[in-house]
Amino acid sequence: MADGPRPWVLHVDLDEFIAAVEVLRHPELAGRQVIVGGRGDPTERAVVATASYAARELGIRSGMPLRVAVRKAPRAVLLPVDHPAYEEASEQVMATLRELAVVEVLGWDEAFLGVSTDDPESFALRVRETVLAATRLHCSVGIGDTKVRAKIATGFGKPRGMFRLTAENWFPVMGERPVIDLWGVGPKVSRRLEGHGIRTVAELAAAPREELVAEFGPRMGAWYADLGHGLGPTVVDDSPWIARGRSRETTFQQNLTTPDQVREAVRELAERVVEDTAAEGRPVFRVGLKVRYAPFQTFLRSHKLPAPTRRPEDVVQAALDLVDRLDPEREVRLLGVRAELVMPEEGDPAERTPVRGRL
DNA sequence: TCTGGGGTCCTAGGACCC
DNA sequence: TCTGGGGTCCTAGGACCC
Repeated sequence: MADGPRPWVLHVDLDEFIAAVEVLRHPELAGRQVIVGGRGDPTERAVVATASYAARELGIRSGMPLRVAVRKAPRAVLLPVDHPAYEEASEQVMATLRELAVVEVLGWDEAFLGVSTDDPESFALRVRETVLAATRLHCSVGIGDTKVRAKIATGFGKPRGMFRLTAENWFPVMGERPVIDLWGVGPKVSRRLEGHGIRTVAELAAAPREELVAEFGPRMGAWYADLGHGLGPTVVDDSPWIARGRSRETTFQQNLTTPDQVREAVRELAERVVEDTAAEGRPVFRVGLKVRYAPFQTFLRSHKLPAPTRRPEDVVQAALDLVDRLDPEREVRLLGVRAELVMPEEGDPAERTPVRGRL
């Protein structure tokens, strides 16, 4: 048989990306505890964006409140988030990867690569060396026969390594692990699965598909059933990503207490969304308002516009209309305004381009 | 300890129509 | 008078990811 080289999915993930970019411009920080988050002020409401491995040894994790992180790591260097710097580094990385393979960008610091080769480990090594040479950044590579397996494999390769996860070793490696280790299973779904006696990946794989569909609906149920086996999409798609919507949100250092404060804040956010979206020239067809009341309860309200609009004042007005649906008695700690943009929906929705953040 | 800001997609259920 | 079964559109809300 004249089989060609086998197709593989590689998942590339930069090691401690944000912290690593900061160390590149501040070489004296190499090896030190570095925490990046917010405006770099531990007294403000903000969370950790990334911590260096040295800081992670003390238990610092992404998403942890800054003031907690600083308490745990009093000697850590605290830096403000600098989005443009990370975007620039990210583009360099992605451009480097595109010279090697088909690239589907998943986020600032990770991407799928589609390659055909008889020796994926050698290819992965070359990816790591090429990225390091071009950007001075280290990465880890997961090798898989599906996207899910490649993505999960990366975790076993970190840092500065690689791991292969395929149909052959899926159950030996993953079978006894809790379902929450799967990409796309979080705390809520994990708890619901437990209600069906499903705790491990092997148990999920053995569960009747109809039971999962009955619990989670036709799409999610089928998705989880496949997930237990490490099955899922295999095609790496390099078509450019088109945002479905844009949003701007802010957490207030002091909660808002009056309706006027809320209206003013919503107006400001709506104007920012419009401003940042105007250049794209796409009409807005739906406007949403996200509110987090104190202490910590989030609500979303949204409505469809009578007609898609490109007029900034329509978007601002639509956002202000939503304010009337909020509870005036409660203190507001976060507000967000989202503009959803008309998408070119072509053909069968099931055939649509996968988007980043989801398989 | 007290939880950012940017996204995506899915499901349930009400309203309305035939 | 009380009522089916199916479809579409819309909103609310949930969940997850980086």
